[in-house]
Amino acid sequence: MTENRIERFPGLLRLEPTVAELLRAKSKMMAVPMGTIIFGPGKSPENLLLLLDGSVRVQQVSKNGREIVLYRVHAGESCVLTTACLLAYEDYTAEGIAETAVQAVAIPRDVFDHLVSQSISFRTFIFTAYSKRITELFTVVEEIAFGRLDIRLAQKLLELADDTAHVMATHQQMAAELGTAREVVSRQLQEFHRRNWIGQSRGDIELLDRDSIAKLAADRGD
Amino acid sequence: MTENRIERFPGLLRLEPTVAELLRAKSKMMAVPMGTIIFGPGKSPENLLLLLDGSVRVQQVSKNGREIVLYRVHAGESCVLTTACLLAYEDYTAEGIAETAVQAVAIPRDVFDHLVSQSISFRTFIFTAYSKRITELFTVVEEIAFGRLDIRLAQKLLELADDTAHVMATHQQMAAELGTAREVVSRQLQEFHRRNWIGQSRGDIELLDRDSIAKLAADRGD
DNA sequence: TTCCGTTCAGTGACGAAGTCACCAAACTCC
DNA sequence: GGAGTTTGGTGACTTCGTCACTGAACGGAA
Repeated sequence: MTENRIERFPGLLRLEPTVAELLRAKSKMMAVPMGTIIFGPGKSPENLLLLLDGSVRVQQVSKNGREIVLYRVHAGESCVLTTACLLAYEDYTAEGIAETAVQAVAIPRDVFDHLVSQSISFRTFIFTAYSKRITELFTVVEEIAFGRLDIRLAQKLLELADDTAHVMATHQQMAAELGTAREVVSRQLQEFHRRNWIGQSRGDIELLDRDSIAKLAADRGD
Repeated sequence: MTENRIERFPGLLRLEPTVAELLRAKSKMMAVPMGTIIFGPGKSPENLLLLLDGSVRVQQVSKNGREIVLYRVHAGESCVLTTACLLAYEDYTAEGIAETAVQAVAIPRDVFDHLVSQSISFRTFIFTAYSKRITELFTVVEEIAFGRLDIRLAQKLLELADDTAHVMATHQQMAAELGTAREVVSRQLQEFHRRNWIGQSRGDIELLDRDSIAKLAADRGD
């Protein structure tokens, strides 16, 4: 069970043997049920998580209760915000929620620190993860500030569609994905529906015409 | 000149003596003229910068030429995005510009790596910087998505005002600060002007009634 | 000084997006 | 099957973003 865990992480493949051994010995498997709040305001985790399976949704919750999805952590990625509050700064209002059942490797604080100091490839892995998240956040900012909503909605639909071309989400949830209001999403989805791009039923959006949606999603908006 | 550089960084005060010595020996002072593009697409720096004086504006530039200010690096802070592209991920469209003349300590790539591996306090310093930036970006996202523009403008004016209560910026620049359009800023500033909160002249906004501006800025917007 | 080009700000009309209040349909749980 | 909750639909209205255009302010160059 523990043998091929690390191999799931391309960035960790070249771990120095002694370091890999330490990681194997000191980290433990975790099974997190769907819906679990992994971290949140006033709840900083003791472990850095490396996701083997499932996904974690990280979202910002504002004082007036509005939510916006910042990014997702998928299998093969690490949860850097966890690292962040793990090591340092506690004052945040974001939370991480297991969207599905999650399998993860949990690296305790002290082991994490030891790995960072001992292994150059582990350092590279961690810093790369940080870089990706930060640049990803930059594009999120840009999209929210300048992106057209119909285009962003089309992109999200493609991103969230499962292999049967269904997006299981309420309009409210889609609104949180895009940082907008439910009514706006409802109206836009109606428009897509009118064009026969999607089918709608309660909590379920079916993509009927991926090509058209993709064409809109690829629009520069200018 | 080199003696009290590190002391400017609270997070580095407890550096291990041998490590501090290394930092002193291997890092060099840099004087960057105002307006210099410190990093940008296709221009990744070889050094991690610790700012002694001045400020660096980090902004995202979109394909259609629009800009939005993401954050500023002030004296006593480090430029983590520099660290980011320094160590890893190159695919970004943000740039860092010296807003003023900048004095900085430049830590070369290899020295940075060595410091991270050798010093726990340096690690804490770096990871704390990352955490702060990331949580800061979270609030930027939230503000853009949900914040009212008049409130955000009031906040920015207070943030950018110098000691003589002047903000030396064009409406276009203020628009970039907030991720909105110039016309919107112009109209909002006119409204502030009409209330005698500010005085306006070309490229210069004078805060006449800080209290009223602060009262609006403190508004929750609900 | 005057002329000219550039930057900066003001304006009205309009479209896109967000807000508010409310209603109706669809599910859930007794 | 009825009551309560969740989800989605709708119209009126406000705020914000866009477009096209104007004129004023500034900075050289003649």
